[in-house]
Amino acid sequence: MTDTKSTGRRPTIRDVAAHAGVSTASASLVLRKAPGVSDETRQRVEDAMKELGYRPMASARGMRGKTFTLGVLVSDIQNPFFGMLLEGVAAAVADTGYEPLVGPAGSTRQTQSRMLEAMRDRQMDGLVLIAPHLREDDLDDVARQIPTVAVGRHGPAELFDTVAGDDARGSGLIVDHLVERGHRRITYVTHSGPDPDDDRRPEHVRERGYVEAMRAHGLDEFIDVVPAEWSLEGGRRAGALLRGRSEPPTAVHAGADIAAFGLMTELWSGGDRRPALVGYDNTPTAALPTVGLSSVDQAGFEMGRRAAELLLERLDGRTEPRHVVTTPELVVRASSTGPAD
Amino acid sequence: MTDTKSTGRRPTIRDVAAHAGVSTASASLVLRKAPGVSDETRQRVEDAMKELGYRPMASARGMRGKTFTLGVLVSDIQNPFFGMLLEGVAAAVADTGYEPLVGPAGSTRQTQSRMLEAMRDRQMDGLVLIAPHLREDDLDDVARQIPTVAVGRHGPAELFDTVAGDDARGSGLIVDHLVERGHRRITYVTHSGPDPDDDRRPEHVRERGYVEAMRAHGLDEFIDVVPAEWSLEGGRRAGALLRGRSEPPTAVHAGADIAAFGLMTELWSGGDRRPALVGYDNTPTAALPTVGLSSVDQAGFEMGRRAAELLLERLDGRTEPRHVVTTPELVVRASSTGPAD
DNA sequence: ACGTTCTTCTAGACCGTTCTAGTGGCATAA
DNA sequence: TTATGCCACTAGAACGGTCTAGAAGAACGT
Repeated sequence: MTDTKSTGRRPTIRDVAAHAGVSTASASLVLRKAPGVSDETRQRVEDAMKELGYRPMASARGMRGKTFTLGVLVSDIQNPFFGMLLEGVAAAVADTGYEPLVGPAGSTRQTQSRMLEAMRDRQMDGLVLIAPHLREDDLDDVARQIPTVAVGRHGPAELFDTVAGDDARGSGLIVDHLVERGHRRITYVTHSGPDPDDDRRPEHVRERGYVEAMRAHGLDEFIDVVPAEWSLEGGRRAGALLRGRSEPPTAVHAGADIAAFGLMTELWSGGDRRPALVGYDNTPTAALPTVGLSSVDQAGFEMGRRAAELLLERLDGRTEPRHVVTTPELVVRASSTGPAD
Repeated sequence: MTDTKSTGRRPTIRDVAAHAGVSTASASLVLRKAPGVSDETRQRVEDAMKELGYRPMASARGMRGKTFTLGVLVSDIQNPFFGMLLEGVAAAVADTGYEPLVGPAGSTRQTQSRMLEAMRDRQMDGLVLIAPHLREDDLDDVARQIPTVAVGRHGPAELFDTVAGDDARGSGLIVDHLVERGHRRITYVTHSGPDPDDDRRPEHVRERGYVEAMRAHGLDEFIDVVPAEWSLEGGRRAGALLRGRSEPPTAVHAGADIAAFGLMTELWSGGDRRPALVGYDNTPTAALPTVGLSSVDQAGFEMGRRAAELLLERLDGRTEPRHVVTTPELVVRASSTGPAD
């Protein structure tokens, strides 16, 4: 610490350059690990950075170059499946120099758009959109400007990548299983979000899978789709509705674990574990011994990791879209193995 | 759309100024809602902004002014209690012009420091730190530069605000309840994080409350503290350890719901709901009818909202610290009302 | 008429980076 | 010798805002 002018303010790249006896341009080259710097100069600059405790200011970098920030747009932090996805994203991004920041966007199209704009305003280098409630146009629009990966949204898309489970198949697994256990009156609870017509959203793909599987088993007449938000409260409401029926279903494909828990609260409160319930996502709660909720596992961590990897590839220059589809697996537990009537 | 030069690039404040026929300085004043602009000029500029679809670039603002971004540092997105806190924060911040972004920081001191630095680099205007694994020095250090509120960390502190539940009292409620139900061998599972000596962290305050309550009941000889990470896996490990004992406890104060679930997985797998379990945080899962975990409710949503409000006050100029302590309530469910031996 | 004060507005520096368009030096080729 | 190419390096503009210092004009008192 000989010539370090230790003023209170944060050191800038100019301080580093002066300390190392080079131009700011050279210091910038070193900072960006760009070619065109001799080993000796590089070393001197790196030493200076360390000595001064220099840290680049993201705002300033964002003005011309990159911010090294990735935005992860998520509707509902409460949903544990999203938590698993996030862990995967975080794991893949660790030590790449990029920093993931999560934007809680709510589950209306308006709040999601606002968060998306906020991320754009903040010059994020890349985006991971988790089950976004956004129109295809808006997605294309943002993807034209920022490398984007959508998770839980089905492809194909020209301008961004997607990572999604094979939801039709997942629904098929559930129906097959329930039919095998002797059920016929099987209801599917779909997510009633702001996109009732967007056939790329998981709830609709799951619905198609459900309908097809029911038909394949000759159960056309029992096809029954109930709309309810995929949340604890939504599940509860759907449960109340089903319970009020004269002929309630003997089994329910809840669409998501979180909805299954709500259904459970309402339908199983008497102590009787009926109707049979199957969730989707295989969250940790489903696996608790006292819960024992059958559920479709779609490896949230892996999906998150894969999504982040795709994004990093895009940041590296890839432009042709890629669409990853993962294969779901049914995990059978006590919630669907009781008597069928 | 008469004279709008609709080039492809994003409009800047200069475009707005030109369109409105004023200087960029005036446009900036309008943007910041600063005084010193006539109503007429303000109107013209606002119209121009709307017409051009202008959105300020956060990076550029960050260079001299503010970024209007708040950082929420959180260790474990998976923990549903944190999710509840986040909802509270998001609710309080909505429509203030600030945007909350969540940084998943992991649960080691190193990863948390890195995330904190990342937030500093990004010129965040304010920080909410949720149960941070950071040294008091580091906290003071950052709080000197950025308005900061710590949640789940006990005060007093000179330089930042805190919001915390009265954890000693919460532990007392649990012990009182269990003793009343006839238990004497009551174990407390503490969080074995990277801060074994930091007596302001909740796990230590809960431990003190536990020890004091046990003493008050004359149960000194049964005081038993088991360290385990407050996570599903940590709880599981603690459960395995307790089960291996010759004289296992008849009741466990798990410290946190998420740990209680892990304990449950390991200890209740036989179907027998023993030992009695009590969690902390009253997460939605605890309330499921099949789970029925007794738990201390500390109103996560309210805590998050309160924290964000304090932060907004600080951003508004307050500098003297405030420390909010909320009163916990015990919610008794089936997990702690079985027979006591 | 003049000075003072207040309000509104503006030119231009500034923030900390990146990037463009060079400069200068050295090695090699003709 | 000069021309050519390459490499390491740099001055200074540029990015899109904010902010300082000061100008211009209006209102008022003397």
